[in-house]
Formats: sequence, structure tokens, C-alpha cells
Amino acid sequence: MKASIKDVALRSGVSVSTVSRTLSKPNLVLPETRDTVLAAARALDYHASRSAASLKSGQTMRIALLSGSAASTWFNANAFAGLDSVLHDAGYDTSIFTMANVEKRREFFDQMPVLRNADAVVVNSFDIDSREAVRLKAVNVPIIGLNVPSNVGFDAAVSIDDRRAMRMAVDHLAAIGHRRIAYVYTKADDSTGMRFSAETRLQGFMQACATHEGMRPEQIAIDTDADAVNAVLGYLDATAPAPTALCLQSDGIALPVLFRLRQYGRDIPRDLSVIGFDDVPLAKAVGLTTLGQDPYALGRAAAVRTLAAINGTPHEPRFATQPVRLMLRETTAVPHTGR
Amino acid sequence: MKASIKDVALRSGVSVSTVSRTLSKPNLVLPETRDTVLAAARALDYHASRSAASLKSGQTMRIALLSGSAASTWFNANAFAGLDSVLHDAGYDTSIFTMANVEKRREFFDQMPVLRNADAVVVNSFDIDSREAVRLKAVNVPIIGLNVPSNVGFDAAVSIDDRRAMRMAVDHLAAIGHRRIAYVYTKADDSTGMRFSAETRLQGFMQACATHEGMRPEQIAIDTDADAVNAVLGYLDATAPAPTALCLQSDGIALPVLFRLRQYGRDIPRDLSVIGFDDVPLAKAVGLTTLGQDPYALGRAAAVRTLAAINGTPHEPRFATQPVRLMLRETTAVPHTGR
DNA sequence: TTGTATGCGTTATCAC
DNA sequence: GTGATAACGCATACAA
Repeated sequence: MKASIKDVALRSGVSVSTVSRTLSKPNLVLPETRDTVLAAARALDYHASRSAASLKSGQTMRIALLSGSAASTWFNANAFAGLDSVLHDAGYDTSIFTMANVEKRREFFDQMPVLRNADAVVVNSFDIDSREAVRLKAVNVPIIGLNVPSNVGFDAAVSIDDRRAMRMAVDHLAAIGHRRIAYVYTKADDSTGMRFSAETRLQGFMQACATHEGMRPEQIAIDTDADAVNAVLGYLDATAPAPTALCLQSDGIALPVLFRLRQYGRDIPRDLSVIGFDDVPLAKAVGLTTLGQDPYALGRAAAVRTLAAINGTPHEPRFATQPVRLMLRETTAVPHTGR
Repeated sequence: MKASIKDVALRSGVSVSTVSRTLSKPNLVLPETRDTVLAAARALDYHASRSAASLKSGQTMRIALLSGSAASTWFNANAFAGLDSVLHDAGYDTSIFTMANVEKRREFFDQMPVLRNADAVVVNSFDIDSREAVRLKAVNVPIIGLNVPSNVGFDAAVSIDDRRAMRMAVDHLAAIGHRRIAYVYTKADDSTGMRFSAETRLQGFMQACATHEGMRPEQIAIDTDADAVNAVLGYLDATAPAPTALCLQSDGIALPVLFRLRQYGRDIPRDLSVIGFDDVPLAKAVGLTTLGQDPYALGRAAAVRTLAAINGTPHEPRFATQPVRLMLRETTAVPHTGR
């Protein structure tokens, strides 16, 4: 078995309390004893048992992360990495609860497995209902939102402004002369209520269009990302006059659409402007104009607020909105007059 | 404060040991008392303190994940999701240690913060040296490899066969008549020894080429993914005769190259065949021929072996190689004779 | 089948 | 500034 605090005490000729003190608040002990203890600890490769420390201190040193979607998506992977980059260094482990479907979700809020086993819970990208918020409150730890549609029920939250982002896209297209813009989005085939971001973008798109004289917004709904290309191609062929610009819910669907359209002879942006959402690395590489967000930074911001909330010293502003930037590249241009 | 085991005992009129027993091995208690206890537990929203349980049992219920690269890459995000999907359900938290650079790496192996604080450590995508292996052994828990170049020092490991994958690519190209193939790869600008996969692929490519009569392999080294397009374009223009096929280290660089080459007028696959590595979602969407791997499954396989090793009942085979599949799509074809 | 007693490795409260 | 000592909440050996 490995060294415990007792072994360190023995080896350095002091009591366990002194060892503990040396490790947690070194300035309360004599420099010389501090050196002795530290030397012994290093020699023995001593590390405090996190379980024991947690039990005594009452801190679980665990953060529960509730996620509405798989951890492997571009957004989530980056957001989680951002979260973990500050949480891990602060000594916290992150426990991910993926609410892939309604059953999992109900089960979680029914059982509340995090009760007494987390120092905070961060909710990622889904819309908790009021009943769930109440259950969560019972855990009696800070609740932090990461990309949530509403701040009610949260001690802190940081999200992006989907609505404003869509306005930037529409304003840009309108400014260069577009009046017929089609929005491409995935249909809400699930009733899990975990795709509010998609819904908000659609709303934002429509609202932004309404502010422009003569704007004629259109919608192309697709079942899954994989269907995007065919759906768009079909729509373009069947619609006259065809839209002069495409606004797509994410780069994940914008990229293949852009790719295939060009391959099939469309001149983008001359015949058709295309604008995505996310700014994944590939978007930059291929010159896709898109709305850029930074999920890694979002995760870090959420983590900072989480730690602050645990400490009881709220990080201000408690509720923040991360800006989305319009990344002007090569796929939007003045619409071709077709003469 | 929330309910502890005592509260449950009080409410159900039994001793704490009976409560503990009911929760861990329900078949050792009378059905009626079991029901009573369970009811009380549910009513009080009781969940055992993981810290206390860990302290007593000696199990930390934590897995340390050592990673040589950021958690947000496509491979890592999926591999980690796969790992967590089985580890989390088994009650384990995963603590990620990202060894972004040599200092972090040295610091980790110097300090060994996981000592007494993990039930297993899984090493992701980097090549631990013998000194590090020794240090790791001192933790006295199973060491599992996830995509590691060598199995020595590991209790179990699961990886992909980069060499065999490259052979499939080269064989395919050779079979349809290619003799001048250029391999595009990122240079080892770091000395962290964490990109063995890239190196192995290059070696595999060269070795595979050597088995084909008249094959003339070439290499295009790039600094970063972002430089790939220019480097390839430059190479193609400067080299005569130009290669008839491109083999790229990853889809992340293959996709933009494919995209830009087509945009600049190259007819792919007529003028040039292109083959990537990974099979990211976009590769399928745009028809990129590539070598497909499944990091999510890889993660799950590693997790299964991790749990088995902890239980002392090794999962056989302890060392496994996940197959890579050649995804034949639209970017490879018989080389154009140029007449 | 159930209850009692003990200890897991810390930290915190006190004396000293 | 340092050292005894008492919890923290649970799981288990043993007694009943």
C-alpha cells in the first residue's frame, strides 16, 4: 500500500496534524518543519486521499454536468474541454450525465443521483422545465447554465445569443441586396426539448427578416444533417424564383451543401450566397462565411462562474452572453441579377 | 443538510448496517425490511456519499485518463465519449489529465497526482517511455492503453492498426494503377512524442509502397493543418510529373485540400485521386474516399477492459486491434493517362 | 437475518 | 507553532 499521512508524519517526526496543516496552509507552520514535512511527502510520493479529504471537509470535489446531447459533437467537445480546463486545475472532477432521451432525463430528475455528490451542477444546452428546476434546487448547490435559453433557476449562466447572431446574418445579406433567403434547419423530430438553440435560430432568422423591407424568408426543413444536400438541391430546383441566399443552421450542414452545390455546377457566391453557423476549423479552411462562436471560451466562462458560486463569491456578471462574430469569407456576395 | 444513512435508519426503524446492506446486497435482507428501507430511502432522496463509501471500501471510483492531445479533437472527443459511456454507468468518474506539452508531462510523472486516487489509468494516444511506465506501475492499479504504439507496460490495450490501414490505401491505389502517390503529413514540430500515430502512418505508407513494383512514393510535409492546401498546391505545381494520387494523414487536412483543388479547377478523381483518414461525418457527406476508424467503439472497448482489469478478471483478448475499413467513395479512380 | 462496534484517512477543534 | 483527539458517513467483521 502507498504512503498515508501517518507515514509522512512518522518519517518527518511530527504529528499528522502538522502534516495536514503543512499541506493545506503552509504559512501556519515553521519554515523548517515545513521543509522537513514537504521533503518527507515528496520522498514517499504522498498524496492525500481525495475520498478522505472530501468526507471530512464536506466538499465532494465533483461537478455534475448535465448534457442534452452527446459529448462528442463539435460544440460539446469544445465546451467540455473549456470547462474541464479550469475545473480540473481547481481539483474538481467532472461527471457527465448525458440525457440522450426522455427516459434518461426523467430517470435522472427522479433519482437525483448527484444529491450529496456534487458541489455544483452545470446544465448544458437544454431547457430544464420548472419541475426539474425545483428538483435541482433540492441538491442545494449552485446551478450553472451553459448555453441555456432562460436564466431563471440558475445561479449563473453563460450562453450565446442565437437571435442576435441570426440578425447579423440577415442584416449582412440584406445589406448586399438579398431579398429571398432560405433558412435550412433540422426538424424537431424529438420531443426532448433539447434543441432550443436550433429553434431560437429559426425564430431569430424570421424576426430579423421581418425588419427588412421586401424581405421574403423561406424555410427548408430537413430530417437529419445527412439529408441536407438532397433537400436543398430539390428545393432549389423546384422553386422559382429560387432564393439568392442560404442560411444554414450549422456548419455541419452548410459545408456539405456548399461542397455539393459547387460540385454540381453552382457558382457560389455568384449564383447563390451561403452562410453557416459555428465556424468549425473546416469552415475557415474552405472559406465559408459563417457565424463564429467559441464554445471553448464559453465552457471556461461557465467554469469560472461555477467555482465562484461554490466559493460564495459570485462572479459578475453572473449572467453573460458571449458574442457571435460574423466571419465574412468567400461564400456571400451581391446577388446576381440574372441578366 | 440532506439525508444520511442514519436518517434512513431512523425512519425505517432499523440499524445503519441494515440500510447499508439493503442498498449494496439486497438479497441478504428480509423482503419486508428491504421494502421498508427502500421506501424510506426514496422518501428521503437518499444517496450514499461517494466519498464515504470510497474511503471505507478503498475503491476511489475514479479513472485517470492521460491524454497526449486536447480532448476536443474529433478522435479524442469520440473516444472519450465511448469510454465515459461505459465507465459512467459503472459508477466511475473520469479525470482527464491533458499532457499538452513536455512540462505538463514531466510534472505529471514527477508528481503522480493519481497515486491513491484512481482505480485505473488509461493512457490515450501517446507513447510512454520506460521511465514513465515504471512510475505508473507504482500507482499499483491497472494501466490500460487506448491507441498506443506498444503494449509493453500495459495490462490491456486497444488500438487501431495504422500500418495496416495505410497498406489498404496504398494497395487500393496501386490496384487501380497509381504509381506516383504523395503522402501529406504534419511535421513533428513538437518533441512531446505524442504523435506516434502520424509517424506510424507515414512509415506504413512507405513500407506498403515498397511492396509494389515500380511504386514511387513521395512526401509532402506541412507545418499545420492550415498550411495543407498551399503546400499541396505548391507541390503539385512544382513537381513534374505530378503525383497521380494524394494520401493524407487525416480527413481534417484531406477535406480542405479536396475542396480547394476542385475549386481551383482540378478534376478529382480524374486528374488526381485523394484518400483521407478517419472518416469524419463530413467525409461521407462529400464523398471522400478514406480510411474509416471508430474511436467511440475504441473507447468502449478500452473501458470494458478497464473494468475487467479492476475486477481482476481480465477481458480477453487483453490486447486488441480495431480494424480500419477502406471507405471507397468518389475521390479515387484510375489515373488519367494524360493524353 | 439483524445489530454493534470498529476503522477507513483526513481535517478541525481544541489544548498546550 | 504544534500535538492529541474527535468527528465525517459509510461498510464490514463479528456477535447476537
